[in-house]
Amino acid sequence: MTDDGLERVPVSQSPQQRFDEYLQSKGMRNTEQRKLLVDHVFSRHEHFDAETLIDQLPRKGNPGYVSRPTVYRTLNEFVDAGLLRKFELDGRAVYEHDYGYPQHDHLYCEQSQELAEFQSDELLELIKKIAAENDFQVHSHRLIIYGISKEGRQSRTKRKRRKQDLI
Amino acid sequence: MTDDGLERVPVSQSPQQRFDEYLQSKGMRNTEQRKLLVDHVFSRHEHFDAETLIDQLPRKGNPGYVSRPTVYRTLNEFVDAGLLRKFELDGRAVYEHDYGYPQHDHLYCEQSQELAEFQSDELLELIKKIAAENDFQVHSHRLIIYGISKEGRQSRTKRKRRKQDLI
DNA sequence: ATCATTGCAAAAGATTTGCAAGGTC
DNA sequence: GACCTTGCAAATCTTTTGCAATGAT
Repeated sequence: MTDDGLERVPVSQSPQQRFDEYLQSKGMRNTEQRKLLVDHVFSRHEHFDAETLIDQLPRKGNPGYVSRPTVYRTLNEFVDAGLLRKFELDGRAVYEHDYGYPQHDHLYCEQSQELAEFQSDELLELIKKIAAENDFQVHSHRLIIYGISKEGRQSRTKRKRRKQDLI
Repeated sequence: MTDDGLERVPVSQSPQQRFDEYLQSKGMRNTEQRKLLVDHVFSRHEHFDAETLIDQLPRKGNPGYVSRPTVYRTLNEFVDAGLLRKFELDGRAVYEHDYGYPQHDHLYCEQSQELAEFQSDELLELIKKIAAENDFQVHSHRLIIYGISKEGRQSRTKRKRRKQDLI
């Protein structure tokens, strides 16, 4: 158990190594931009969206700058490579670590807009059962529980506003 | 039980009546466009997105035409009024009947892009339990199980392509 | 008559794409 | 050197918004 209460998955290679292997297998090249993005993305564990990531990277003209299209293209590769998982929240794509991190689901606080993670073996069992009952072959699932967290309930803080609040 | 295997919720008013009441309570007006959209949306039970709906409506210049902005605005009102539920799939908003229809979750076939519904009391119990464990006050939830349905497995049919396949 | 609503055009936000220039193997 | 990748600009898709004209109460 780690401080966030989720079990880590043991991994033998670093994300860099694993991405490198993926690129090889696809006949793709490992560039400065890709290395930089792997490093950046795996240096923090929070969920993020493309704009947040771009905000954290050096601005145009500075060393380490990566253009917006390259960020988007690379995020898609990360998902393909199994480094990141992607899901949708409030009309935009949100990414989180996949490689070296266990499958889990989310509690989304509508007050603070924070995503908390939880793991439930019972949920996995239930999904198996439901799938069996429906003759359905499961690839993955996504459960988000919407509501108010303890912190959200306490803080009278106005929630963060995003550029476009869709749902 | 009905043919789709889901329990109907008994309702005393028609969607029209209920929307009318909602509009009154908000000091809003009931227009031709709104009536037409309520009728159209409740004449079929399938999930739909805004573009699909617009495609089904009369084209510009024909009687019964409703402009794109009005469709979007009205769909948002339907959600507010509790007539429709809204969720996200493949980067766009998808709507389904809420009024007169029980809460349920979805099996999404990645082959045929069909959404099937299921209801599970066990899931509701489990969510309650998880929320309690995490000191979380639940408003709603959304579970989508991704995979291949029986039909998807059988049909070698190429899956429908949408303008933008995001996830 | 008042004030909400419509449709139009345009904007906005998120993401993708064509392409010439540059980088990697 | 072959060819993948980048950054730029522009396009695309979905959804929203400002505003003048129209419509509901």
